[in-house]
Parts: sequence; structure tokens; C-alpha cells
Amino acid sequence: MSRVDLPRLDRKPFIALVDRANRALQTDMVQTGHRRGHPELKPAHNAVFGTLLPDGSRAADMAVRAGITRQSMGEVIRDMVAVGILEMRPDPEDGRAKLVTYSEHGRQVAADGYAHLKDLEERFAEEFGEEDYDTARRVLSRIAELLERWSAEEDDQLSAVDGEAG
Amino acid sequence: MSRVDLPRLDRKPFIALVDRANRALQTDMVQTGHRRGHPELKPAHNAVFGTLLPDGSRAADMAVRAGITRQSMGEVIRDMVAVGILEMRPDPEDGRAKLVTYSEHGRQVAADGYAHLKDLEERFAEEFGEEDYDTARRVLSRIAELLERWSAEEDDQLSAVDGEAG
DNA sequence: TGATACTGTAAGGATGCCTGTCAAAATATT
DNA sequence: AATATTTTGACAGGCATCCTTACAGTATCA
Repeated sequence: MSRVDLPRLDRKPFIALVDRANRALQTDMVQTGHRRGHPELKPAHNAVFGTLLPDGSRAADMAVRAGITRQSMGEVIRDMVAVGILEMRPDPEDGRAKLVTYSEHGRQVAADGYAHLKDLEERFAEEFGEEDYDTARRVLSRIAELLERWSAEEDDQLSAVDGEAG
Repeated sequence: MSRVDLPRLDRKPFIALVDRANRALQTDMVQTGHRRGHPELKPAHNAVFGTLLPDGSRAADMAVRAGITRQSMGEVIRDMVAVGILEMRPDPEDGRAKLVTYSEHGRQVAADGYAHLKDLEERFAEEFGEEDYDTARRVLSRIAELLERWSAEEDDQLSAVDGEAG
């Protein structure tokens, strides 16, 4: 009987903290949108609000910024066009592309959302203190980059071993 | 023409930072699990690893801790039982409940995962400094609670208004 | 004992994102 | 100029995740 002992974690895994916070934030944004009179808002729309530049963007660029595929982003965008938040028109500078912009109604929706985000920023800063809140933001903003680097390094090591073996 | 001006955000929304970090962490955990010889691991399993206590837990409790419904947690648990990571047996102290525990194989999987988590904790602490990393953890651990409180307060205000009007 | 609350589960649906594929347009290569 | 490659948005099909609604069994308490 080779019973494996589970190492006792002295504290909750970081991933659990991030995941829990993320679920709460996603829910909060949609719920607030609904309360503000925009019942058409869905969680997936957050990816657009976070990546669509004020003067318009291409779907492909937005997909890269959001970290999802072009197809997925395109689907979300078409959905938001259908409910009147976004508009698409051919990009005059590139016949293949279409320029995604907010509709007039979409600008109102986005403005309401940004107002709520600003409110949250202030509440968080007040709750945790400007300094600690900024620290948390700084840490979070670098997590993805670090993980991708470390993962790539491990990939390199594995393929190097494969290369020697093969 | 009442054109709505979009407020320019001075920095990325907090929700965008958390979402991006979360995606990266979820991907990293699953990828690492696969590399360590556990190809059966899926992203949804993280919710279990993060909430199942070493001596066993009830599904309902785990659902609350993970921030998802009992039904969803139950589905994930049954999936992990099917692939041999978890075991379920009746709770001797409560005829309604079942006690979820790791199987022997599951303990090995979890041990590998926890080892990776510990490695990440150390890398993060080294990268950001113990103090800043702890600060980020502390901030994140309170986000859900705060949002739920604020949301409840807003609900109260709305229903109070409804009450007066009705 | 009966009302109420909590357990896990089932069924069905909505959502979000994926892979594979395509045509059209732009760009690079020959 | 002709061809090959890349890039664009779109469509089809599918899987994973989580939800809502509903239910039967058990516990708890008036």
C-alpha cells in the first residue's frame, strides 16, 4: 500500500482566488448592466467592451487582445450587432476587413458600463487602499505573461530532450 | 443628435486583468497536468481541486466555495469519479449527503497538482516579492465578498423603492 | 406529525469557445 | 503579369461548462 500523502496547502491556491474573483466580477458586470436598463447584455460581451477601441477596431485584432479565436470574437460581435450595440461597415483601407464600431445605443451601453467600472475602481481603492489595490493590479497584469514564458521554457526543455533521444 | 461620448479609461478595467490572468492560470494547470501524465484532467476539475478538503467534503459545500451551483459541482464530481480521481460514499452523519474524497490515484494527481501550485507560489513570490504577492492574494480573496455585499445593498434599495411605489 | 429546509440527482437548455473549412481580398514571390 | 501565400470575416459542427427547473430522500423543528 503506497498511500500518497496530500501536501497540506498552507493557504488557498492562487488560481482559486483568481477564479472566484473572476466569476464574481463577470456576474456583477452583467447584473449591473441589466439593472441599468440593458437586459441584452451577456457575459461574453465583456470581451468586446474590453478590446474595442473608441474609434473602432477589426475583429481579428480584438480577438488577439482578448485571447480568444477570430471565430469566437466574430460570433460575439455578430450577436452584439444583432441587438444593436455594435455596427459593422467595410474597412475602406482593406477590402477583406470590416470596421467594428459602437452604435449610438452601444455608446450609451458602454458609457454606463465604464461608469460602473470607474465606480468599482474607486470602491476597491477605498476598501484596500490605493497602494495595495495598485499592487494587486500590477501583479495580475503580469501573471499571463509569466505563465506563458515559463510554459514555453518547459516546452523547449522537453523538445530538446526529444531531439537528443530521436 | 445626442451623441454619447465614451469616457476614456485611464487604465485597463480590473475585470480584464482578472479575466486574462484566470484564463492563463486555468490553461497552465491543465497543460501541466497533461505533461505530468494525467491527460484526463479538464479545466472544470480545478473547481474541485480548489475546494475539496484533504479529509473529504460535501458537494454542496464545495459548490458554495467554488461559487457555482450544486448541480454543476455534482456533474464535475461525477465526471471525476468516472475517471477514477474521486470516490463518493454515504456520509455516516447525514443520510442525505455523500462524502467526496480522493481515490488513491486521485491523491497522486492532486499531489502533482499541488506540487505545481507550490512551485508557482514560489515563483510568483520571487517575481513580485513576498509582500506584494501577499497583498494581491489578500485583495483577490475579498473581491467576491465585496461585490456580493454591494449588489445586495443595491437590491435592497431597489426593492425599498418598489415597496413605496406599490 | 406536519411543515420546512437541505441533500444529491436528472433533464433540458443556454452559453462560450473550439476546430475545420471556405471565399474573397491583400500581399509576397516568381 | 501570374501565381502562391497570407489574412479577412463567415459558416458548420461539436464539445465543455454552467444554468434553471423539478424531484425524491433525509433532517430538523414547530
